[in-house]
Amino acid sequence: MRGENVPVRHSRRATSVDVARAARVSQATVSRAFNAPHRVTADKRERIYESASDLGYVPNAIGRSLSLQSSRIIAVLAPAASEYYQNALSALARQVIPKDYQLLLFESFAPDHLEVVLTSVLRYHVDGVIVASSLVPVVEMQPLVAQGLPVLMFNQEVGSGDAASVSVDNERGMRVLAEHLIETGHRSVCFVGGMRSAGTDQARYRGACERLADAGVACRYLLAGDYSYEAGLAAVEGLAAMDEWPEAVMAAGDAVAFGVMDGLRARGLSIPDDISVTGFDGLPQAAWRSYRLTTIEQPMDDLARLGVETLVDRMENPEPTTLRHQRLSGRLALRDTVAERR
Amino acid sequence: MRGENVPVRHSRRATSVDVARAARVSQATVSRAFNAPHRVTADKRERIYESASDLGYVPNAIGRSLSLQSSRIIAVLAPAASEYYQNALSALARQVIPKDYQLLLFESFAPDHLEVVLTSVLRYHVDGVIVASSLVPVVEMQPLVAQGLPVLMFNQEVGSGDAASVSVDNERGMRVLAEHLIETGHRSVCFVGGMRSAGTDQARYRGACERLADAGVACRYLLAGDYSYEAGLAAVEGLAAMDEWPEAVMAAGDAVAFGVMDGLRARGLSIPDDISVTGFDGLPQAAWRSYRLTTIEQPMDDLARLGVETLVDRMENPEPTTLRHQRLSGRLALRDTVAERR
DNA sequence: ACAACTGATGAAAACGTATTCATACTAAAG
DNA sequence: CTTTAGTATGAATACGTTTTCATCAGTTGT
Repeated sequence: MRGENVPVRHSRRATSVDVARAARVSQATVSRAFNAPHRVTADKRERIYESASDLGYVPNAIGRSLSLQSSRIIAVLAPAASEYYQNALSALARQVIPKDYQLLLFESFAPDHLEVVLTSVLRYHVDGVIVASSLVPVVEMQPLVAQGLPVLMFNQEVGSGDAASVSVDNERGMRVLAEHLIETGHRSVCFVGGMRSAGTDQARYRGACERLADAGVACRYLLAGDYSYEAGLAAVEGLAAMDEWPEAVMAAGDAVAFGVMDGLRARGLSIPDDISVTGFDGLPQAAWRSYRLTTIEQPMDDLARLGVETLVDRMENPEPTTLRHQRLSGRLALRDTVAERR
Repeated sequence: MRGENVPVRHSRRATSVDVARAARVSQATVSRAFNAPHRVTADKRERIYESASDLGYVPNAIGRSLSLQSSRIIAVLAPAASEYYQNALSALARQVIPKDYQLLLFESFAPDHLEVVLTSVLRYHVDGVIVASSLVPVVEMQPLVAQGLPVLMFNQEVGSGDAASVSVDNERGMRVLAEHLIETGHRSVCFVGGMRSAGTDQARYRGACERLADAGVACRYLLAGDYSYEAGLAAVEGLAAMDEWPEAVMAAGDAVAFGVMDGLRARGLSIPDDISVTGFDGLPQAAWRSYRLTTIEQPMDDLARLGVETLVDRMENPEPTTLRHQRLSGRLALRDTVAERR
């Protein structure tokens, strides 16, 4: 047990065999005492618990996983540097605790790194996978799905396919926002997208575009490059290069919106008097006094709860009962970045 | 293998035994082909790799962990809702990848929940633990340390004890900030703390207080309650209740500083003309145009790198070579929230 | 030609748990 | 008192891997 793979030798921890010896019962009985207490007589059970606590025995999840063919671990693929996904991760972590699962974190990755990550996921024999990244299309998960691994796409609207999904209704949310801009009398709008390839980006643009077109309002598309503050800030250059300022800019995400706002203000424009701005996501900062951004709030806790429920359902039941694809409505948070234009 | 603990039956995955059979070698040879290729003749090796890829074989990390007595998993205890710790988590995740470890996430917890978490950590037989939370004192980790588990306190200055630590030099950082306020002619300062119990809070207050006292500058202490934007915003009430506004407020953290700034501005005060504000941590938002906060930037990547190196060193070497307690200097980021007062 | 060494290989054991199967026992029913 | 049903228990096995140990073949040195 020593050689190529230099192993770590902690001071040996007590095992069920040690407890069994101390309590003068068989190892099987110790196992039962912890997993099915009613199947062990009270006196023995007491003896076992006492020995266990004397020895500081904690059941070994690795042995358990091997035997049970289930690790009670869920893999999360997330770009840990993104505001939005940090919040998602946090919400997911909270949802998973009461169900007694653990989250194994896989930092998101350049596309060429993805194969390595997937292999790593397979290696750990996780019970399920949550993909929380807009950059990983569902087809990339095929290797996992093919192995019978339940996969949940978080924040991606997947219409069909073998993976489950939860997301906010992006198109609808953006339509609501567009509606609001129309009602407040805006006649020209520029949509500032994050990344063209992201499915969410397309859905959000579509929502905005169609609703605005219905009302005869022009809607241009400007690409920021990613979903960051810096991208939003830089996008203002593109905005300035247009013939004239639009009456409103709809950012594809809150982070972008913050950048846009700061860029606009740096040029002396006042929000919302000179130009209106909307966001999407409902990041905590959207409520901060310096921004007070009108946006669509994603029901993060509901999404996380529903997502985890759906995934766990799929992991535990051969014939799952939850819907495969779920889409929740976001909430319009009316704040101070949209003005009345008539 | 079926009964009390309803197990999950994925379609069975290929094991080294399957590969062995297909390649007409023993299982031991398959293992060697993957872990010590030079110990297997080329022809057999080729046959094994081919069979493995045909069968979609991926070594099972759980079996491996059991045999090796090492899981290559590091537990991270972090309050996933905090800005700062989200960034820390992200940095840690990136550092851990090249070393081929995985992060198992434990959401931080009410103190009474802590025991459950620790048991859970023990259960998974992780190779090491990173405590990234200012609310968990090092003594609470004793149960883990006693089991011989390497523990790293991230962002806590632990002077001695059995756990290792990495952190920024809080006292020094705050002294630098105080120095800057003194040089720019500030004559009265209010320190807005996050939580009294946090060690970082005390160190930061001490740093500010002592340096200011040396220069004969008054320094009051106001408690915000936690390290959030909202707490900072609310703290402005307390500030307003004082006889007169201080010339500068030193917030214990950036998030608090943002709240303070917005609260001050809401009362019509101009920053830095009417009042200077400093932060601590160097969150991304500190660079945003709406704040441009003068603060101490924590060298997050260096901290994460050093932390992971230290921990891994302790996990892999019986006689570790790295220092147990490391303290890095933060960088003074001079931006626009401190004015010249003469 | 023979001993001594080297290298590749397979059988078997170990890691820690949960479960199956058989056995011994207790209690209820006749 | 005997039969039956049910319960508590231990021995043995399975989960998938790495490693030790023994064996066998091939090579070198004398």
